[in-house]
Amino acid sequence: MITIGQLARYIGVSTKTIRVYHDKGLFSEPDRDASGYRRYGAKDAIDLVKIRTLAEAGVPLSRIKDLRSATDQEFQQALHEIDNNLTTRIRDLRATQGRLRELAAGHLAPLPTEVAAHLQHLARWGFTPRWVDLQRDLWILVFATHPDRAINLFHDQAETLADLALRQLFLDYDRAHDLNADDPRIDNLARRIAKAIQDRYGPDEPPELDAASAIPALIQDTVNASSPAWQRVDTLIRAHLGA
Amino acid sequence: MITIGQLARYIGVSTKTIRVYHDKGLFSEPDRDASGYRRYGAKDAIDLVKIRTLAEAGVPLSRIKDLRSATDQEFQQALHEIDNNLTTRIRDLRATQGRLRELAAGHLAPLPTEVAAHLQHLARWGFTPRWVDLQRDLWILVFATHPDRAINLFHDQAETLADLALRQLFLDYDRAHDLNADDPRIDNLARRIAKAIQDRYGPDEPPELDAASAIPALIQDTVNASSPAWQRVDTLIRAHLGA
DNA sequence: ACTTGACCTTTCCCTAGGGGCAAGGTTGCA
DNA sequence: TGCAACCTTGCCCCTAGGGAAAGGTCAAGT
Repeated sequence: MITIGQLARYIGVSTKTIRVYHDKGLFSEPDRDASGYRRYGAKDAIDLVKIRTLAEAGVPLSRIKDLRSATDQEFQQALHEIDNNLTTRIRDLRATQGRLRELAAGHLAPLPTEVAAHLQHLARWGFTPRWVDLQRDLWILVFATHPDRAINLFHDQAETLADLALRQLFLDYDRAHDLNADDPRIDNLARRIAKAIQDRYGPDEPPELDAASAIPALIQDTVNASSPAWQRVDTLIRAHLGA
Repeated sequence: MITIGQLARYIGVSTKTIRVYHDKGLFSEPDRDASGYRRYGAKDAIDLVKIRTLAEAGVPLSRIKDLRSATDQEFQQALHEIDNNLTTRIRDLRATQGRLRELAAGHLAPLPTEVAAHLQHLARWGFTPRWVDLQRDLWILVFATHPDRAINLFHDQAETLADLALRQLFLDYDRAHDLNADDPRIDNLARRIAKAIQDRYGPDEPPELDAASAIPALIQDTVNASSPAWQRVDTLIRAHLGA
């Protein structure tokens, strides 16, 4: 009959672990020898291997305890469930590993992949990093606040930018960032943008989030804050549309 | 700027989790609005996605905190290490899944596979389940107490049983279990076994564990306890060998 | 016979990563 | 104006053990 330390080394756990299993009642206490030491037999070793197998599979100790007194039927069904559980855990870990590698490559984004791809298109089309960053922030906030409608809104925007002429308009908007606020090209730009909006959406409102939502305004404020020229463009567009 | 609840839903964590990350200093507190609510921006969402990716990979929160102030060099190396870690975790989980399935099939044993195979041979050779169970217990104890020498001892035993005549001797031992202790066949059996032992190992000691180890005696005691006939066989063998 | 080191015993506190509740303040919508 | 759904901090609870304290025991060497 072996001691707790021998059993622990043999099975590959700590003595502490074995004592915890005794305390929690999922591994029955063996008889003690004359000096009060626990003495284990072969049956205990077999039991412990089973318990460890379940514990390593992530089964809570309390559940392992319950399983000890389950019928064979229940036990088999539980094993099946645990097996499935393990399969999804492995799949999740692999997904995490994939994301970890994206993080290593610097590509990790909290956005749907199609949005991330779109942002890369922007860079290739000649938009400045400043613009691309602004767009990323915008979409993150929109997806966070309106998960249901964000994707439609995004598709509309992506469609707009697929059109060469309209894209040029946005490129001009991007480049206007560093103009003086009183540059005559700004009024010209605002006029062209207002016309394009009306051509696309008619006299109705352009698609928006809630009328109540403060997000679009907030985004626009953030945008405007970074350049007097952009602020001027915004003001002029509203004037053209509102009139 | 979004609230903690919106950020939590968007990233897929609980608000509690976010607060814990703030408390542990791995996710910096954002500014508060007029009523004291935390208000998050797009950069925070990006940060949180990174933190979650690492946390889901099993990186301790304290390490994630340290990584925030690491150089790019260190960061990349850490990611590599975490990636390897994840790979072994996935491999371990698959091994656990394998053992789980053996458990489901009832084949789980805390013994090397060759020993498990040997035990199955025993059953096919006509040994009773009682004998096979006893052998399993014996080997479990031997492997637990003497991991280094057990395998040699086992090979010696397996070799012995591969010999048809010797195997028959053990089969007779097995069947003697239910004889009366004074059955004349018992002395005959003991004499034949003693002779076989001397033929195999000469006048020297048969291979054993430590002279100090109580295991062989303990096993033998357990064996003897289950049948007066077996106890008699043991006594007679000792007499024949000791003389 | 004595010491030494490696065991064993129990009890207690500590950890990570949150969950859940309480008691209170805020916001949005009808 | 009221109600539901937020938010705030603070507190205790959980799992699966780790580690240390304080003491008893065993085997080996001297």
